[in-house]
Amino acid sequence: MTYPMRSLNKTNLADTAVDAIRTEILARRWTVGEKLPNEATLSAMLAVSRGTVREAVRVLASQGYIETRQGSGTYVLSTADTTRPLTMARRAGLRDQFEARLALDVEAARLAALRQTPTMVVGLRALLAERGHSGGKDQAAFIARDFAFHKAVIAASQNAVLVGMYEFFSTLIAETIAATLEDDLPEPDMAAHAAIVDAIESGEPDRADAAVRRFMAPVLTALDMLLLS
Amino acid sequence: MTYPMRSLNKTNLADTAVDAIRTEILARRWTVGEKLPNEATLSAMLAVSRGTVREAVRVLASQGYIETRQGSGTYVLSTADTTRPLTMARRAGLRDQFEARLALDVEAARLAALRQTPTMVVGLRALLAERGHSGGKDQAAFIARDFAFHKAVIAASQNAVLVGMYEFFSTLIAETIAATLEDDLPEPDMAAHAAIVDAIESGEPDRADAAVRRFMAPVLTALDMLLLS
DNA sequence: GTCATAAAGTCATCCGATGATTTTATGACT
DNA sequence: AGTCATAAAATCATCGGATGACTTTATGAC
Repeated sequence: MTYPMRSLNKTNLADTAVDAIRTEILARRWTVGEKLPNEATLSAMLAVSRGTVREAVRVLASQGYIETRQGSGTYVLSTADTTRPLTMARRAGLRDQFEARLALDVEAARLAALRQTPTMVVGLRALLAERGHSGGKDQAAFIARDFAFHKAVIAASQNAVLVGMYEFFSTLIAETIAATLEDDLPEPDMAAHAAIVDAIESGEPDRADAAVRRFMAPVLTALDMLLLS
Repeated sequence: MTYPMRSLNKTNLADTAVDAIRTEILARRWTVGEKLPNEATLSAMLAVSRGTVREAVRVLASQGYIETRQGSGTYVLSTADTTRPLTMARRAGLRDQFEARLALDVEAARLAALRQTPTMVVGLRALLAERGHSGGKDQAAFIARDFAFHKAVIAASQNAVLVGMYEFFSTLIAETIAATLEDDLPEPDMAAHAAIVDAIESGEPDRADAAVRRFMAPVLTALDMLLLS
């Protein structure tokens, strides 16, 4: 079984055009607000068809670099990158992804402890009870309940950015694991979960911080073992 | 003077196609690794030309959702929503953005301490010396040097995800500040900067953690004062 | 000088055709 | 039956041309 290389393989014309135009934009060849050459000219400059130019232009527009106005032209919107971090995250290794998620996890727990209320804690305990223990027939349902609990912990931070990022990384990590690892990583037990809620309830951010790190430590060491094999 | 709406105005067919396909992907219509219908079929399904389908497909490919393989087909790479966390982060408040960046900052410093080497520390100290103190004529240059130092600290974590995210949040926060606040937030002094490098050099993650939090604490309290006014 | 109109410029969309690459089917040969 | 080279089919990649929609600019009457 051979796996195809995915990184620096042969590239198609449209992607080459994207790189070429983006490089010029980042090099400030056109200032913000300035008009790019029209499609026909770009087509000639890059020696590709107009359709290919359009594909490249649309990609750059979707990434916030430029904006097309029908009947007028194509204009530079920004010379700063926005979407690269997340595509970067996608291509990164599992260890890096875990570390990033842990960063969000820890900070969310700290904030949750600071902003904790009795109702919030009751809600978390309810979700944890509903989650139950691992052993069961419907594995997918258990994973969903487990995820619901963790998401609630993050939501307790009352920080929309952390919530959004956490969801993204969770999905990403789940996919990476499914794609690379067959073995299951160790699932922290009920006590470890409860410890997080207890720490949040205590209102002490350092304690919440430590609880999350203790929670994740076995998973990370297991991951390292798997990655080294 | 009237300004055109830019958000939910009339949209072109290609963007509509992008949304339609992305929605299906996020709804798990096709699982990861599964093949999408071919261009002709998509063209018929969406009632747009094949060229338009290609533009949409290429946008989604550039965002990491799918991958096209010539001669084979188009396949789902990931169902993790990349656009939502970004737009969410953009719309979020400055406090949320700062908290998210702090999360990355702290974790990066911890990892940097764990993976610290003499050469790395020397490099950080050199950047810090080059950065110098604030008072000067060329404010922009100083900000650039300051940013270079902080980015180097993150890079010392040797985690590509943290680096990418940190850059994103930094520009985001800079834009938000420029758009909302005129007043400058307090700039941590040289001692606070040096404390971070010292902590990393010590190799103790907890110390690095604390140093970063001490570094950011005055900025956060000042921010709270500004936001409350 | 103003303003309606025409003309030119530009992106949006469609269609058809050909090439490149991968996958699958075929069939000969052992 | 199994293996392997070859042909055929499927699919994306790229090209060129044509038409429509929209914006900007030029024109000319008043």
